[in-house]
Order: sequence, then structure tokens, then C-alpha cells
Amino acid sequence: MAPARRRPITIHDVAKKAGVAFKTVSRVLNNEANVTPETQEKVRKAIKALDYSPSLAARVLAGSRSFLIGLLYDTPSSYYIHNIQIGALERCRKAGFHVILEHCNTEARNVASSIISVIKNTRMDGVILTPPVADSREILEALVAENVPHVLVSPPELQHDVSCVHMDNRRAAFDMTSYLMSLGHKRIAFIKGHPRHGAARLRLQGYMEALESKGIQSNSALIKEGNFRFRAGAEAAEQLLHLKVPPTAIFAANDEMAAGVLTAAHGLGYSVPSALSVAGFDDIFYASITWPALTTIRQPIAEMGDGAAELLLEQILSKKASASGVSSSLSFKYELKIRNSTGPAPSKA
Amino acid sequence: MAPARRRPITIHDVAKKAGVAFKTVSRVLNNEANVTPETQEKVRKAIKALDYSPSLAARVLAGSRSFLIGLLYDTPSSYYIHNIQIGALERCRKAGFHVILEHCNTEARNVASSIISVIKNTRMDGVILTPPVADSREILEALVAENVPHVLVSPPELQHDVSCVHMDNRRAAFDMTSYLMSLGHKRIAFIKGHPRHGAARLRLQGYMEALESKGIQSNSALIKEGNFRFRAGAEAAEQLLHLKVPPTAIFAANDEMAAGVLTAAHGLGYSVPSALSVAGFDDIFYASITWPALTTIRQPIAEMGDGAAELLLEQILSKKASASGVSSSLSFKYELKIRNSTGPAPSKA
DNA sequence: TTGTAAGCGTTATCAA
DNA sequence: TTGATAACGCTTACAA
Repeated sequence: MAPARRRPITIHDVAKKAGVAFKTVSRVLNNEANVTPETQEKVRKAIKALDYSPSLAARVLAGSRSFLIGLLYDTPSSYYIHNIQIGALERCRKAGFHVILEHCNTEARNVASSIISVIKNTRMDGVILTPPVADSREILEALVAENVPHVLVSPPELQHDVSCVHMDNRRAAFDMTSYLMSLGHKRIAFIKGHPRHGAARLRLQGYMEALESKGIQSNSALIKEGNFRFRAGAEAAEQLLHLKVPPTAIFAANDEMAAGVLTAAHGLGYSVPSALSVAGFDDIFYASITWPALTTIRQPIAEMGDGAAELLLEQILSKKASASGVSSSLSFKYELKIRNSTGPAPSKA
Repeated sequence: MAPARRRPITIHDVAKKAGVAFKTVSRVLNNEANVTPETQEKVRKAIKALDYSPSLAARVLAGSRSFLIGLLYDTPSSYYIHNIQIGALERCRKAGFHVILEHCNTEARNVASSIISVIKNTRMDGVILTPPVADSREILEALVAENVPHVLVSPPELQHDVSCVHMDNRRAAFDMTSYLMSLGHKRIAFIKGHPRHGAARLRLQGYMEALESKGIQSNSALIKEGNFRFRAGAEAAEQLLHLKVPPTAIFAANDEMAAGVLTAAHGLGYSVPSALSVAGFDDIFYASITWPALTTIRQPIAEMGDGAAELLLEQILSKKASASGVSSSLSFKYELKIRNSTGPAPSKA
């Protein structure tokens, strides 16, 4: 029979080894003031020698923090969430915090109260809201009322009293559209994102403003509904390419739909980019492995997750002073990734 | 100023409301024997009425379990891990357990001891090993020595004394190769998987056995090294297609490499599937959105994650009786997904 | 700057 | 079948 697992090292073992009171060890662990450097040194050595790591459970039980932060999502795009998670995870791990994913049905009648209930039951110290959860006024108000620290990712509009991380979606879409026009495209179609997604609306807006800026009338026949899914992109593209005068370029509000556009185009015998240019948004992993590789907007998703976690941890750790809503925002840069799915507009037939 | 967050409901609140001792509530929570149905009923009502949920931290601190299970990985393919995670997550959530991802560098000198150290520090109740971590004899032995419950996912060979979930990789590759031969292909190339990945070796073996079964000599010029990454697939394909007599079909050991093959083929002007058939393995999300959609083996990854968690929880929860290694295995079915990247062999030039 | 005492909300142990 | 009491390993007060 295998040996039973031994009793874990505790703070008392460390204290004894270092020759100090256990409270002193606790102070070192929490970076509290009032410990002489040499005492600190002794304690740290003992910690290392014993390979000690404090019991999270005990810290949570005794302290006022749970070291848990929630990542609230309700997106069709799991890839986006996954990357936000990666970014947030790393930042939180360093601070000893854990991230738990929590699905929210933003269409449900009582989202806000059920979210609050989950937060209470799990004792989360704070939450990160991703679109489209970040778009809900109702949820936001509930969070404020319950005094739950929170950070928004890509909210539909910047709010002065709420911490958030964002990227200029409108301007990115403006730039992409301008780039397509600079290639000579005049009939540029747009496939919209998920209707509840505020950032998606900003992308549409950027597209329209870019057209206007060059005096091109936006044409409702060239603007299709979408929901961020592959199939929606494929279906919209088929309709667009069956138009009497089809577009020479299609700009989809995300990459997954752009991949759908590529497949539909191939299926209808359009060669990309010579007969049709295609652009996406997000630069997800498979954007670079489609055929042809997709021109898109690189959105630093993982970095935004990291930033959101950073802002949230700031709020949580400085909880004392900030009964008033100290809020700050982080703005991220996008990048136009020009690959092989876009090219000069075909010369008029 | 917002109201402070209220004191959470505790087991004592429930006990008072139900008119019983708090220990009785504890018994109900843990499904222990010796509680009359009517007492149970009273307690459950009180729990529901107060929206009570027990403090994980307190349970961990007082009990012998941490409710934490580790998912150990060291794969180039994050998609695989992500799906194992999804499957395991759901199963664990229902049982009140949490899953934490832990990266292992299987190439490091002292993997085993560093893994044991992490397990101790986090107090994990058990671990799930994914390939190639599951391939390490050294790690396995350390786990047994330390009496840590564990389950293997797709180990290189079935072991009678270790719990595992698996799929017949050899036979799946055999079937895929046979399918390609049934289309008239005789020169079928194979791109190998990650060298440390036992299941990858089984795929190669299945491929070779299928060829043999039809009396086709396997040709080392048609077998390329790989590592499961897109680029490796693309490079191997370029070499293969520049052969004096190139293959008419390429079977890659996973989908990501198969996507690389598609891109290389497009780049060299091969049309798929009329000039070249391409097959993958795994059926990851983007297998169905490549052009053409990829023929592949659907591996029920999430279900395998679920199964692994199920086996592990069984071990953990019945810890009393099973000092001896009670082990069980779950076998999963694969599915040949025939899509558009494969077709009849081109007639001889 | 350091140490002491109390208590966090459970499970485990033993008694009723 | 139930209930009282003692841990569990820490943090938070407060004292020295």
C-alpha cells in the first residue's frame, strides 16, 4: 500500500524554522509594513527551504477576500473569451487570485439578480464583464448597488465612472474600410456582428463614416445582418454575390464570419483576392491559416484580458480608501494586418 | 456611498431556520447516512429559502479534500486541451469540484518532482494527465508513490492498473488510410505527430498496417516528420509535392497540420481534392471551415474530458475502500468525417 | 517592530 | 438518529 499523503507545511512550521512568531510570517506573506529587512530575509529563507505555500482556504476563511474573480460572458465567440481568460489568468495568478468563468444569459428576464446571487455564493471579490454582458445597463446598476468591484471590456460607450479596457473599434473599422477604398474598391459590403454587441455597432459606424468621408453613399443592400458565426458569414456572402452588381470587397465584423465569406466565395467560383477582397476583424488564430490568409484587424485580446484583471485587482486591493468610485481606463492599440485576402479592385467588366 | 456587502449566510443560519443542530445540516449537505427523510426535507427547504451555499474555503480547511483537480498538459495544441477542459469542467462543477490548468514541461529534467511539489502546494485531490504528460513513466511512478489519484487521457498503451480514457487511434488511422485507398489512392503520404505523443505513434502504425493489408509497401520518402503545428504541415507538404512522383493523398496526424497541407497545396496550384486529397485527425472547430472542408477523424475530445473527470471523481470520492488501485477505463468511439478535401485518385498522367 | 488572542465556517470525533 | 466540541491554518484586531 502506498504511503498516506503527509501533513502539509503550515505557517507555524515556517515560524519555528525562522525563529519568529507566526504572525511575522503572515506579515511577510502579505507584504505588510513594519518588518525589518533581515527578519524578512530569515522568513523568506525558511519559506523556500520548506517549500511552503500558504493554504488558500485558510486565507479566504480568515480574511475578507476570496481571491476569486469572475469572468462573466455570454458570447457566441468562445475564442474571444478564451483569450481574455488567458490574459486575465496570468495576471491573477501572479497576485494569487483565481479566475472562474461564469456564463450569463443576457437575454433572460432576471439576469442581474441571478448574477448577484452567483457572486454572493461564490464570494467573488470582483468581476470582469465581456461583451455583450458589459452592454447591460441593468447588470451594471446591480453591481454598483451591491458594491461589487467590476471592470468592463469593450463597453459600447466609455463611461467616466466605470473602469474599463477598450479599443477604438470605430476607428479600426474606419481604417480597414479606408484601406479597401485605397485599393480601388467602391462597392464594399459589410456583414454586421451580434446585435447585442455594442462594439459591433461601432464597427458598422466606422465603416459607414469611412465611406462617407470619400463621398460614397452607403447602400443598404450591401449591409447584411450577422451574429459572429461562420454560417452567418457564408449566407450573407452568398446573397451578396448573387446581387445584380455584387460587391468587390466584403468586410465582416469578425474573422469567423470572414472565414464563412471565403468558403462561400470559393464555392461560387470567385477567386480571392483577384475577383473579391475579404477582410475580417479580431485576428483569431485561424485567420492566418485560411486560404488565402485573412486581412484583418488585430485586436490584442489577451492583453486586454490582462489589463482588465490589472484594473480589477487595483480596485480590490485598495478597497479601503476607495469607497468612492475611483475608476480608470486602459486603451489598447489595434493593428491592421494586411495578408492575402485583399487586393486591388478588379477593373470594371 | 454604496452599502457594504452583507455577511454571507452560514450553516448556522440554516440550522436555526430549520430548527436542527448545524451538524445535521452538514450531514444533509454531504449526503451522509442517518438523517430521517423528514429532517432532510426541513433542512433542504431552509437551504433553498435562504439561498444558502456552503463556503468552499471552510469545507476545504476543515475537511480532507480540496475540491481541486489538476489538468496537467504540455501540448502544442491548445485547442485539444481547451476541449478536454470544457468536458472536465462541466462534470466537476456538478460535483462541486474545480479544475485548474497546470502546465508541465515534460522535457525538463525534474518534471516529476516539480509536479509533485505543485500538487502538494495546491492540495489537489487528483490529476488528469493529457498527452504527452500521460506518456511519462517517471511522472506516473511519482504519482503512485505519493498516492495521488490520477487518470490518463489517451496513454500510449493501455495499462491494467491505471484508470484511463482512450480512443483506438491505431484503428482510426487504419480506417482513414483504408478509406483513401478505397478511393483509388496508392501513393498516400503521412505526416507524423509530435514525437513525444504516444497516440501519434499509434496513428502512424495504423497507417502503415492499412497499407500493408492491401499489399502496398510503405515508402519512407512519403513519411514526414511533424509536430502538430500548421507550419510543419505546410513544410512537409511542400517537400512531398516537389517529389518526382508526388503523392495523390496526404494524411496528416492532426487537423492543424492538415490545414497547413491545404495552404501549401493551394500555393503550389494543386486543386483539392481533384489533384490531391487531404485528410486530418481530430475534427477541431476549424476543420469544417477550411477550404475545402477537411475530411478527418472526429475524436470526442470534450466527452473524453468528461469521462476522465468522472473516473477521477470516482477514485477521489471512494477513497476509503480503495487503498488498492481500483482502476477502470472508458473507451470512446471515433467517427470518420468525410467532407470535401478527399476524392477519387486522379487518373494516371 | 513584534507578538497574543479570537474567530472565520466548515468537517471530524466522540458522546448522547 | 442527533448533537456538542475540537480542530483546520490563516487574518484581523489589539496589546506589548
